[in-house]
Amino acid sequence: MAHGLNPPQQKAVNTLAGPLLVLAGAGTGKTRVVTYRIAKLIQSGIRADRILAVTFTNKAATEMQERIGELLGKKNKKQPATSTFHSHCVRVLRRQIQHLGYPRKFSIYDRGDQESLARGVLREIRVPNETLRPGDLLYFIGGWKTKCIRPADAAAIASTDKEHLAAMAYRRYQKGLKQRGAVDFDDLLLLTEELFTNFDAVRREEAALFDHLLIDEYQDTNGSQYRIVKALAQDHRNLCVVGDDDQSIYGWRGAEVEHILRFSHDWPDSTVVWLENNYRSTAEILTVANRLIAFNKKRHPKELKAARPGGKQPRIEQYPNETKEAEGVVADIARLLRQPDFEPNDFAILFRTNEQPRAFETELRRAGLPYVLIGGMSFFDRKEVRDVLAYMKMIDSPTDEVSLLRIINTPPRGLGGKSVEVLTKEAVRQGKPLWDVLGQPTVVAVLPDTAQRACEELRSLVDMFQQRFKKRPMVDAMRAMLERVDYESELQRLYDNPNDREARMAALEELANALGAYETKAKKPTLAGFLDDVALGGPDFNDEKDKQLKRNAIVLMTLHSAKGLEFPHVYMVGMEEGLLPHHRSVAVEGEAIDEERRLCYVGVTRAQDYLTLSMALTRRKWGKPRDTIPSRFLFELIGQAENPHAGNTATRQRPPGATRTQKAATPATRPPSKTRAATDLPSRRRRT
DNA sequence: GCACTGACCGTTTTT
DNA sequence: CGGTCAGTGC
Repeated sequence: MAHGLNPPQQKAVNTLAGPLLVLAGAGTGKTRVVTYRIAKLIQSGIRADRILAVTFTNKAATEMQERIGELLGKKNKKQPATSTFHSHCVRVLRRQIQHLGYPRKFSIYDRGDQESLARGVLREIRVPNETLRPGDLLYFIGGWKTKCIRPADAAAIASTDKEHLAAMAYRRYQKGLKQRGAVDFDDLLLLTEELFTNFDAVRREEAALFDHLLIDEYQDTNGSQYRIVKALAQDHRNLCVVGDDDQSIYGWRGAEVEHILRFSHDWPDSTVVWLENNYRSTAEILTVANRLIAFNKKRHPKELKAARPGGKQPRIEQYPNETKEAEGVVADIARLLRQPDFEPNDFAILFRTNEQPRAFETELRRAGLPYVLIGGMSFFDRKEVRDVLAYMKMIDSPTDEVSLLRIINTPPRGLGGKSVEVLTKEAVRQGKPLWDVLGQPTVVAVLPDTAQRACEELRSLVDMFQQRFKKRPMVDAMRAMLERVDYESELQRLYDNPNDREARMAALEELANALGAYETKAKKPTLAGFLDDVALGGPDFNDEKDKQLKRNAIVLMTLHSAKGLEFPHVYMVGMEEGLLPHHRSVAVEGEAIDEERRLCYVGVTRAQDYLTLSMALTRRKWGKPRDTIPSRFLFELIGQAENPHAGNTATRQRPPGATRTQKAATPATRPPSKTRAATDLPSRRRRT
């Protein structure tokens, strides 16, 4: 095997023992190296199930699994464990969480669950809604958690009134989670870390499950992940991390580039391999990419070398407004698609924020071109899906009242706010879960007749379906459950438009499919297991996403979700100050801009053959059109900005001939004028 | 208990 | 502009 690997790649594949840092630039065959390395480990006699490979997304995990399967052939029965940090932590916690005083059977709260809990907490400490809303609270808590700040410490660092309030609520929130036997997304990492720090025996037990640990996208590890990696690898020291500091784009989630920058310091005996030969993009595209990223100060100075010389020069297009931008881009794609050389899925439209794709969707629909919008509102965020999932969660653990409260009167069964209030008060008084109170005849007797019957109905529903979900296939149980609560009538009641109803029923059908897919794939399928997968955006969800990506359609997605992908044609739209770089990053000064630049770099390096950057001269915001300023990155990547860090690189001398010639070719294009140097750009920055 | 209406406001990016 | 939410009327 290992055909066609260049020397540094071979070195990365063959260095099997000890710490190894692979600094792999964009498009340098990183994934390939990782999979080959794992295959090599297995061939050299390491048992596959003693290898743990951690990827950034579930999708990457599945893909890696498949590639390794291809490399090793069918005969290899045992598979290496590939999962994301979060999924791996779930596995650890499912085995060990009782050490932290949580019930063994805990549930994972998604965003909606968190919101309900937050709302409850705020009501409890009687915070008026306009002072601190559930969303604000979660925003604060999220911020603290990504920085590993515990409730007790949050109070100390809080400065504003709002923060103090939030810190107080944070303590309650965390207590609430524990009481309900629930963990939120951040807890998966935080609790695992806590487990490893406080219980060394547990740490050793978990670390001993594997002899080799590989971490992909290491530049995006945050503090907890960093320490979890250490905890797992410190005994065997067979740690291989792969990443590119220039593609670190998750700083806002607590990721620190420093982790990858100081790897050799943490593991002094480590081997370092640099991969700089880019096989993805043409030389023209890489020139632009290299020139741009050279503006960042804190980085391993490396330069992508093109394996594919020449190519078409990247274009910059300017449009009068965002509608025209969408029209222009779509017209361009439509034109190219009329040629036989290209397929819809050769094209990607990349943008910074989730409000941007709307205009493009309308245009694409009008042009009758197939497209997929990746991300955005998740399938699992749809009301009907959330409702049905709430039923399943309640059946799985009735004592966790968040789900119970969601569907307690959905569809309406005469158990309205008043009755629920009575029940909740009673539950609080007794210090028991709401669920228990629903079954207490003396309590229920106070309620109106319909409410009484509703309580009975809920109790018997859960009793019945707890049994039915133990039988296979679970899909049958799910359908029976929908029948029983007559959810279809609820949809008819709520939505007059038949299309709407149909779409919503279809969503439920899709959920059933996901459940079915889970059942066939999982070793021992359980309702709880399915719900875990759903919470983690697990494989069943990814199948859908994957299918979408394979659907031969134009792909619309954010720059963040584009990480790791490649397309022959890339359109980066909305290249304006305030959007890329985003105004929130502009406002904080310093390193935030560097991350925006990396984001831009990620976008540019997705392109294999053609790259088109575009901007709108005015853009509507909240109904009003406003003038825009070209993104400073445009000046930087065409070489019209002073580079303070240019130093040894060749970024400076080349004039932006690329865009010049292009200007003549496309009259609509006006590259940012020289008179407005990038250094002047921030002058219009809004300070509020 | 539920639907409708108008005031309000403006979450960057996601596992 | 468009989504959310509290308040109002049935």
